[in-house]
Amino acid sequence: MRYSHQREIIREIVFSTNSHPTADWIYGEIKKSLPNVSLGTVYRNLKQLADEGIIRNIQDGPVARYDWNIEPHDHLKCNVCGEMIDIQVPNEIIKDTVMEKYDFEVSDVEITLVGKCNKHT
Amino acid sequence: MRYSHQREIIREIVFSTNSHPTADWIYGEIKKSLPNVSLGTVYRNLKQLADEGIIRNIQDGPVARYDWNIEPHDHLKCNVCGEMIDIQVPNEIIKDTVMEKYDFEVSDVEITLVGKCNKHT
DNA sequence: ATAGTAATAATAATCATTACTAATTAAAAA
DNA sequence: TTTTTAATTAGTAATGATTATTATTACTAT
Repeated sequence: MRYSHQREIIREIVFSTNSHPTADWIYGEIKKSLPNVSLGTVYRNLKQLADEGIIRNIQDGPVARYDWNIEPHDHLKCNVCGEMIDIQVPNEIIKDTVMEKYDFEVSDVEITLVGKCNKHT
Repeated sequence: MRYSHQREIIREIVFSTNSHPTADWIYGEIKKSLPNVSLGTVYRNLKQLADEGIIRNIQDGPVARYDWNIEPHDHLKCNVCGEMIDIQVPNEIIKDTVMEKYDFEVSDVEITLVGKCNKHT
């Protein structure tokens, strides 16, 4: 992956916030310094950065968000303001524990384990 | 919610499979008996059935899937064939445990707790 | 300096989903 | 039973997020 100015700025933007930004938000930010960037460039570079393991892709319902924190961690998603809060889920996922520890009224826990099923050796 | 023939068939289709079907797949199925149904009708009714708690909505990346099983449970998602397999995550989420119990090579665990953060009383 | 190739801007295309509208229909009221 | 009503529908247009295309531009190794 050779150097590109656009990608470098995109990386810096992702690293500058804890807000788990979307491609669209990042597009708005980068246009402040590079008004001619294309939204496609933002998407392409976010994908490349995620593929390289430099940033992390997190799926928030139907939209993709990005996170500079590539350590394994989970999220609380507020269904009022939409904010995503980083958490470390302990060995026991206990709704009640999360509720008091993070002062968060859990209404739904979504757990998806992604990998390869036994049909593929 | 008054009776509708279309909604009843949509409900039956969801209840007839363990494949966590998408709106589009259900649309293909219902057209076999009602060739004139509209895709919008499928979406609207799936939403109503989910709102009523008759079926469950599960988000699979950017697409919505539906499940007749409304009991709290989780899923294994195969990133080769895309299949979603029902599981009961035990009190301890241990990748290793899931791996041997379900013979599934876990590469990523996605946990999202949805609810209301402390900014909203 | 230049050839080769990756990256870009601009734009069109795609895919899932929602919104709109006039016509139809289930169910309640007369 | 007929009339009234409001929910539901088919058809279609619109939206929002993302990916693909294409001609042009810009890194970088030689």
